[in-house]
Amino acid sequence: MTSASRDSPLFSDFCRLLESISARKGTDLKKQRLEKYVQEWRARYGDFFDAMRLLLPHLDKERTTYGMKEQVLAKTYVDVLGLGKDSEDANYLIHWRMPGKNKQYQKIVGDFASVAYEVIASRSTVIRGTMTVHDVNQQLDILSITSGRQQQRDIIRHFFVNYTADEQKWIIRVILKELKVGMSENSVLNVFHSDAFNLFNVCSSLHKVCVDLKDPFIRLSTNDIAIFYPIKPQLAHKELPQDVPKAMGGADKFYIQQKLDGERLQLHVKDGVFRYWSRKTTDYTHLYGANENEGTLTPYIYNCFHHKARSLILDGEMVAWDPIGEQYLPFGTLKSAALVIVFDIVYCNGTPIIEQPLSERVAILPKIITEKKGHLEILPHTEGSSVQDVVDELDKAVAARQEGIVIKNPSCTYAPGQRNKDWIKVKPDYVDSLGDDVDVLIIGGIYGTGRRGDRLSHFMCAIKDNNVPLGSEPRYLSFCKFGTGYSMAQLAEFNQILKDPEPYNAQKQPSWLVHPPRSTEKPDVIFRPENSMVVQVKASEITPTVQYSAAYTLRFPRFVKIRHDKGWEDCMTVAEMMELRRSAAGRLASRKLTETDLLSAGKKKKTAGPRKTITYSFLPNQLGADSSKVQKVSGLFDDMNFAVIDGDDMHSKTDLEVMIKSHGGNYYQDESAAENVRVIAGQTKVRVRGLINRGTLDIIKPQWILDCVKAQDVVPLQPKYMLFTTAKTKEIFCKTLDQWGDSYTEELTDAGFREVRGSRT
DNA sequence: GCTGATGCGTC
DNA sequence: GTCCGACGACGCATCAGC
DNA sequence: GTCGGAC
Repeated sequence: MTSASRDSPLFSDFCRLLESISARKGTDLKKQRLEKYVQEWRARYGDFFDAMRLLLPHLDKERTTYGMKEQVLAKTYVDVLGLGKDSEDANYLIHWRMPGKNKQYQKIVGDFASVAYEVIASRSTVIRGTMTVHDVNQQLDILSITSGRQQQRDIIRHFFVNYTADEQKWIIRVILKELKVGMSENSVLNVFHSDAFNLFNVCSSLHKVCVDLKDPFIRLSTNDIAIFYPIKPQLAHKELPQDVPKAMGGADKFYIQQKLDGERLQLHVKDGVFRYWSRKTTDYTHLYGANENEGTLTPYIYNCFHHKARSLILDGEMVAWDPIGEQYLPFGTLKSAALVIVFDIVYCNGTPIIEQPLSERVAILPKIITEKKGHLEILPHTEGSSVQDVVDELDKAVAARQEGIVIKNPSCTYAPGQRNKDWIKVKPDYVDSLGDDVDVLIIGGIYGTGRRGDRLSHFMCAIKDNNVPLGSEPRYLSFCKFGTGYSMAQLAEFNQILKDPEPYNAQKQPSWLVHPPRSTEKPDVIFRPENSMVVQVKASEITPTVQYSAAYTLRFPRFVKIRHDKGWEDCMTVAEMMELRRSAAGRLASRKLTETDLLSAGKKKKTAGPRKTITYSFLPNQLGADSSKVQKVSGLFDDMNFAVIDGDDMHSKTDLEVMIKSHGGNYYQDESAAENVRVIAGQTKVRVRGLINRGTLDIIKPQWILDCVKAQDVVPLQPKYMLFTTAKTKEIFCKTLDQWGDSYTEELTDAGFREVRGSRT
């Protein structure tokens, strides 16, 4: 380790390592290859930092950002290579996701580094790599502190002149902070040293890890937390409500808290010096303030800590607080009204206390913190022990329009960077029947990247605007995109069903589509409604936006299924969307959990394979159940008309339609398709809500059909059969109230939750 | 100084 | 079970070009 | 954040 340690290995050898790791299948083989490299490095060179920061570029906090992603890199390379603006290769670089941009390299699409390699290779004169790993890092250091396209261009030119095309491919991946060799932080750190991962979780510094663990035989305490080194926060595991007690591993009681809808925040305090870090350990001290005179938070809270607590590391959530309205503001509002809500402590008076049980840690909080409303608060918890307790708390959270709940094991230690089952998050949208999904029309597609390259992989969707001049065609307003939730088979189906893609031009939009011309969301292609389809999309919330013409969009959207049963003109309307948003203050969950919710959710988890559902046994062209083969068994419903919007847990829409037909009734997909249509629905979903809003039609539960069939008679309507009752029908019920006892009044009071705004209990 | 394009980090 | 990549919307920062 | 799929 004398003079040799100042040298640095050839970067070309490092690239060979990456190629080789990339080519190997399976983590073990990849690890073996890397291990060999690490050993050689340890034998000949200094600490591993120069290599580590290239292996895990996204974790390299020592270098600031490059301000270069595919778009900027493409333009810079076009410049450096002197390509004509409209040349084939320039287009290939700029439109690296678009298939068919270059005949020669047609097969490589959607991976920018590979696309760039092709273009560079045909022009590069560098045959052999002579630069070292250290040289590369030096250039990247310069690149990270440059500002302006000109300086960036100079560095890229340096790379072009001094490195082979292959080397540049890997440099580009490092700049993009995505190596894509199938090996990420966990494995890489583990190969380097068995304590590396643990150390990184409590210091968040690759440099410190490489220096402190330079010697492979040195061992560290797992408890090596130090003040002013950010730790990686503990995360919560996702569960369904009924699985919580089991997942807790038999703890006889647990803590239940509100899931705060803000940003994770870690606060370090020592001797009047404050530092703040985010979930991914980005330093936010400049925002919140390093001392009592600076920032948007520290001046308010610097004297909230007990004088005997000389050093502290606290874990909590930053939320926005409106001091005038005295309420929490929605997620995403300005950080200027900062309120930090603390829920854990990991370090106190020079000592890490992560080994102490949660119950003891949180007991410390009120002893050392004086709460200050709107600036610094402690998150309260309740105690629970059963599924029912979880359900009750989740119901409360839904009623209060909160995101969900977090359940914690009181005896657990604090596990930095871990997502284990000591902390569990439960959200209403995890429960199938609790969320209101929306049916939207696909109107555009965007080409994918990486594994999803060379095909459309995410899709822009719209809702229908009926509010157009009399006689004109409806318009479709852009509303959201989705790019997850589907299987690879379903993705193939999309690409097959969607026909005749047309290029999108923001300046020249078709008459049927409205999309803000200046929106930064631009589809690569668009589809006419008649060439498209309706899909069911799940989300957590409807939120305002300027990016889509519907003026609202979805938070956390994901594909659920293709609505084969719906025609393209049959998607959600603007009015329905607005009603849905209004009904639960934007949240897409507003119901209470029931026994059947829990049962069906549990059952679904066990039954693998295609769910033979009831709601899915539709025909491809879908106008309802196929009744041509249904045998008539009675004249019970002769001359009666029905529209079955939805079934219930026990009986699908199709089942009910078949039942109606077999007893002589007619059914329609549209309640206005015939006279005196009886509307049947088991759940209050989007379309039903729209009807309720109109208030002109009674909505009858499926049970009524069943009871009629059972009695072989058209039984009179009663309050218990009603999902919604019109004023007219209510009058009739009131007159016959004696007959039905109190049940009617009960139904009314149980009808739904009232809106609760900005409350936290 | 304004606007659009692009990147970065949060959820 | 865990990890990983490919995706969603947002607010805010920065830079180019007018 | 969400999700599917590989391991």
